[in-house]
Amino acid sequence: MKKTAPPPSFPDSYRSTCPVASVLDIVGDKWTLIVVRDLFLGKHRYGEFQASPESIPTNILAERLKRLEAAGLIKKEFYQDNPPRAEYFLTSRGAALGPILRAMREWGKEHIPGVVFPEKIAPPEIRE
Amino acid sequence: MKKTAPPPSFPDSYRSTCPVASVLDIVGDKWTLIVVRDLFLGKHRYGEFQASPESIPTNILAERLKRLEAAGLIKKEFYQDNPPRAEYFLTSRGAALGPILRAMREWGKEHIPGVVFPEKIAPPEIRE
DNA sequence: CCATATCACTTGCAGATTGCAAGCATCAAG
DNA sequence: CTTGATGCTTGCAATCTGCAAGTGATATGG
Repeated sequence: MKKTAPPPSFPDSYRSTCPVASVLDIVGDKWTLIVVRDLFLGKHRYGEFQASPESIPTNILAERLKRLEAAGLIKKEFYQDNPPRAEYFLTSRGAALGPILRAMREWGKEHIPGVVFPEKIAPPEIRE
Repeated sequence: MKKTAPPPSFPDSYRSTCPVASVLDIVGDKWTLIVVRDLFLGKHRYGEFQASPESIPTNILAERLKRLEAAGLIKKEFYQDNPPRAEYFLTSRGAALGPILRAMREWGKEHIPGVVFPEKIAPPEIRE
């Protein structure tokens, strides 16, 4: 039986054994959680991520999708071969980031005037 | 006379009106939340932040402390004049980041093998 | 005194990362 | 045959990071 993600180990991949620091080593940058947010908003395709209001640069998007897949947080599924076209889905490991995003959403709502709540937050479709 | 936090406004300071994206515009990098974590762990002085196991570069630390203060998340308090020596404290706005750190800690605990939970998590000392 | 040390930074600079723009492969439509 | 869309990759300038060294200001040991 195939495991979802071979999790990296210390001390190679992480700065310290602190859980917070280690999470930041995986998703602690300007763009990664934006992509994860989009997945929670029901987006699955490259073009949908690109169309988000933050305008992620295309090379950054491609690289982050690879890293998220390598980290076992998302799964890439081809829905046609020629030309190759894929959709991206959260794994259960990736979907477990939900509480982090919710906490950020709450903080933003309470402490940044002018932010707008997205209406559509469906429970994410998960693929292992 | 300086107010605690004149919150910045759209569209200058933020990529979009999404609360998650806006939070990431403030704390979405490799180091900022490490400093905030240290404040939650009861650290208050420059040397204490530097001594953390992640070994933050000193110029980065100085810059992040300035940014956190500018964002109204921490308060700098001098406890002597010559030479000038200060301690840093979370504001209530900064302390409200607690749920985000807790969610990260939980995710790390569940999904990254080998991370170690810090024992000492006191309710933070808040200064406005 | 004077040398050495410490603390909280600042400065210089090489190297890594980011982001804009353009290119590329594949197929579809007109 | 030309134009367009999609999902990327590549080139490169500008920005950011991080290591090392420097800078006051004071304290300490000999």
